[in-house]
Amino acid sequence: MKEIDPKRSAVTMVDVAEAAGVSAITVSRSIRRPELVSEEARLRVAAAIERLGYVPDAAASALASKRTDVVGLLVPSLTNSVFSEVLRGIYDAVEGTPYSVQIGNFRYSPSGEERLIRTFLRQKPAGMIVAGLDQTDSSRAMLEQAECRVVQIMDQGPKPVDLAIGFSHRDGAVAAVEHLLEQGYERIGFMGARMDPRSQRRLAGFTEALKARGLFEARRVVTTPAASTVGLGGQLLGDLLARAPEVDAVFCNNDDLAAGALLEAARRGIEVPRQLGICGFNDLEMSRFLNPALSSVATPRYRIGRGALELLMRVIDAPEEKPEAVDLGTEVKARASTARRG
Amino acid sequence: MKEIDPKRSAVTMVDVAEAAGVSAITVSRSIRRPELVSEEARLRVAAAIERLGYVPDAAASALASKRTDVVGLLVPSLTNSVFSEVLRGIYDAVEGTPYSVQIGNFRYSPSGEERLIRTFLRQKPAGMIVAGLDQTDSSRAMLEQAECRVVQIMDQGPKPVDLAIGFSHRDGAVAAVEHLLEQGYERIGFMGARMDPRSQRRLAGFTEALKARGLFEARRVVTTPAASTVGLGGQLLGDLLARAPEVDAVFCNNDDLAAGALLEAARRGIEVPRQLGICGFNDLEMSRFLNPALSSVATPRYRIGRGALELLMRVIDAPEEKPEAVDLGTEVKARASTARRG
DNA sequence: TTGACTTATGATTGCGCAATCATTAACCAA
DNA sequence: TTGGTTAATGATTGCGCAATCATAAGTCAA
Repeated sequence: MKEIDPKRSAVTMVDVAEAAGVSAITVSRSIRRPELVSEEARLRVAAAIERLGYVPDAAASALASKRTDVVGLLVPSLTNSVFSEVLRGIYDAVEGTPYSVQIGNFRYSPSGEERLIRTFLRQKPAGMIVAGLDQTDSSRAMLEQAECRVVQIMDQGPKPVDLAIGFSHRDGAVAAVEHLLEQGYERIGFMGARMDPRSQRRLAGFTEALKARGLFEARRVVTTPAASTVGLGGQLLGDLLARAPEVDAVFCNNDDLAAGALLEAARRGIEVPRQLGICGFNDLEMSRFLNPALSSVATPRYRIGRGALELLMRVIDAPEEKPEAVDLGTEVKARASTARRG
Repeated sequence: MKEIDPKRSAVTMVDVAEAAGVSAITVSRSIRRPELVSEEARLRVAAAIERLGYVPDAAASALASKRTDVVGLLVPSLTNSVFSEVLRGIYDAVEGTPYSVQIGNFRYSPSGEERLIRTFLRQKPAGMIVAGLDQTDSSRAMLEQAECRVVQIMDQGPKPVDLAIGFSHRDGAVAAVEHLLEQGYERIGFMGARMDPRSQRRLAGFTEALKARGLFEARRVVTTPAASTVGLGGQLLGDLLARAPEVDAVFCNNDDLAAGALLEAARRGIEVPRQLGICGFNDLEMSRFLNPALSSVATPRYRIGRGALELLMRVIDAPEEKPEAVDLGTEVKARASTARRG
């Protein structure tokens, strides 16, 4: 194994050029645009690079070319296990590519998002991945004018800034309601926390699906701006039962709330799924280990992350290409917590 | 709100300098070393920066100074929910600082780790955070000679490269065994997967604690090099029971395996905790929602991440300082899955 | 007063690369 | 031959900043 001291004053392109008997710019070209260099020169350069352990200086490259290999990623939360799956997909996709990822967490703050967008764009990123379709006007304007390609993830809707990959929160909620109806539940409630734009769309889907059947009751909807936690789920179930004791099922905005509702139901001696059906959203890993196992709407988080980066890399090389928004869909995982029939 | 087009050819230090009526280098200094600049000049510069929306060019800065504000983070896995907590701690700590984090995933491959260390060090990072104390000799040599401070996280042991923050895996395992003994279990088995160095130390602690009481039986230890999953936990419990049907408790290398063991026990009609006690390691969020709730050794993952970055930032400004390795300890969370007494 | 020292500021230079334009050689069609 | 074309290579330049050294003004002790 060749030992290369990473501290030693760096091997530069000029060193490689001398060793290969070519000029520095030929070295540069044979790395970035090998098709412009003769086979013979390319091989000599490759050998010299290998021999000297040359690693290009990213800062110098960025300064000279006014572009970087950094992909900016903006998420509203890192606490949320939803985004850790997305992250995993992105990092799996970035592995082995020249790109690197920089994460910005805007903590569900639109002004924080604006600030981060501004900061990231100044670094001339190779691309941006941002969560959601609902940026502020000024954020959206910055993204539209950005010199890099932009992928909006996690959602599905008209007029993305550029590229989009996600799923329809509305459709997921509709599918959940339909599943509950199939199981014979009719007085269905909704529990939601945070209520960011995607949660709002889930509520909209819920409302729509029930209204279409004349089963919607506004008092069966409880929401709070607080962040979702398991504990809050228990509390919200309490609120819901106080306001609408007749509910026979509840669609929870996410699995944390649903887990809390499940535990609270057990505490109150409410039988799940017989007396109360509980359905979550996202299908976190833990959900199928709950007792009873939690039904939930599975969301393609890993595939969104992976797909977003792959999409980005594809269009970086094909600037004129503008693929359709990708809808990866959702899937209702029917488990014991809603198994009233069959 | 001031609208600044992030695309427009960048506002440079020279522009700020002109606007403030000083030279460019004074602008540079009033950002990096404000104590060297008179109050008056500093205020004028600050006003000009604000007015022009100046953002320094990171690439140019890196090129000129041969250093960056990037902290390199090397983890063996992103799949593992263990590291997502660490990540969260790190990102919480980095927020609002000038530093940014770059993640490298070496997938439990020592040679992959070596490659990543070499690549990262070439970027002249402000610091490095690496998982574990057990790098290869050549990785260790590179880290020791690095021009930046290095924090090794997740473990506890003699002679860290530089700084260290983590906990003793051995002690955690010993505590788990003692908990099981207290609950009256005596024929305790061990299930482990992956068996990276930290898992090895847990096994060592397990072995030691039982040997000290004359209760160790080698055939009660089952391990596999495969990666931990819930499914594998069920399989390993089967193997263990086949080899050592007398076991009355099992200490699992992590909570995924323990969850699998719990489910497999239910499938086989083995009563937990009466017939079989099950204790995990890490105390993932899901563990307390399992049925019966899983006892586990809680590890301070978030605090490690947060602490690592804080430690790093502290010593970056005080190059001579070399704090002791930090041991954040572990805590046995005794729950239903081991509650044979009390 | 002198010189030594401190504080505040500036001029110059170069970091390592890629953009741009220039040059050379080889080849072909007319 | 001539001019036109393409392929391969190189020379020069500057990206925006910080390191280095230089300078100017102010302070103080002897």
